Amino acid sequence: MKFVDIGELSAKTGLRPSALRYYEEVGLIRSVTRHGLRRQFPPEALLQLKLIAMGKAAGFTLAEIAGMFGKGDTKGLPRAALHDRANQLEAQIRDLGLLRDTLRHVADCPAPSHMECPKFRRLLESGMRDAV
Amino acid sequence: MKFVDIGELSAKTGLRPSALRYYEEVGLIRSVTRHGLRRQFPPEALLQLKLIAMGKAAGFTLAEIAGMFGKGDTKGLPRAALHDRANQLEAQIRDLGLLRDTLRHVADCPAPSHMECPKFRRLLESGMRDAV
DNA sequence: CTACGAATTCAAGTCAACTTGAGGTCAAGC
DNA sequence: GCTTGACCTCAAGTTGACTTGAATTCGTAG
Repeated sequence: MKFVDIGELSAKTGLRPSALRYYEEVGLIRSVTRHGLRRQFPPEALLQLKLIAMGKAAGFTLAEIAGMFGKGDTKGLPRAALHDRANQLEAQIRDLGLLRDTLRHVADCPAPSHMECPKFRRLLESGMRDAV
Repeated sequence: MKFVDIGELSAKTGLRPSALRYYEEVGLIRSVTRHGLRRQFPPEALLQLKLIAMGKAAGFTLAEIAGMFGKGDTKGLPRAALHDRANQLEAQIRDLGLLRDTLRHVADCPAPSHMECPKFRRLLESGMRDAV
């Protein structure tokens, strides 16, 4: 069996068949043939779906993900744009680290109201310089 | 002037007045009075909005953010849940690091198609064990 | 050969997070 | 006192990412 049935792909990825059809509709993945009515995907669709999952986890829209990896070949890849993305990710990672610290602080701080706690205020002030 | 006009808050945060009204509607912030028709917010609304921005950057929904910080006081805070969140954040941070590396690799790799590059495949395999 | 289960299409629905538009109101400046 | 600009309310629209439902079509097991 060269190809992966949509049901199999669904089972392996946890994505519903409807979501896979939707991804195909918007051009993120491609089915190569049918078995009866059923879409058959090339094996690398699994890898592509991992990539898509990563992109989603990073907060990118499907359109953005398509823009990064959509074509499947590296001809005409916007390499500078990808490096920009990577840099943005780095900033995002820093912010998330700050949020993580803030959450931990909030969970542990005994002050009656967050806003009264100087440590908390410092945490807030220290981050998100650009975002807000 | 004890209070912050909605226009001022909008200017300082970059959020549109309509967004601020929406946040108030769903209980994320509270206006304390009016000047004519205009909502006046307490100064700590600015801090709260920073917090909200951080939460959004972390991929939380407004409802989730309200659940974490909504009340404004620390009575009955779900501390264990906050620690869970912090741990989830840590996992997300790792994933983002991986995506960053993947993007950088894609930007620099000379292979004609990502899927043919063993390094790329390794990057994919190495991450998102749970997500996909 | 028939029944079953899983997929199919297509249109419409859903949810979050806002935005937009119409029609109205105010306080401040001239 | 009138204009202006920024806000007000409320309903409806928008976008992204899917899901749901109805009616239909297959391949496979019995």
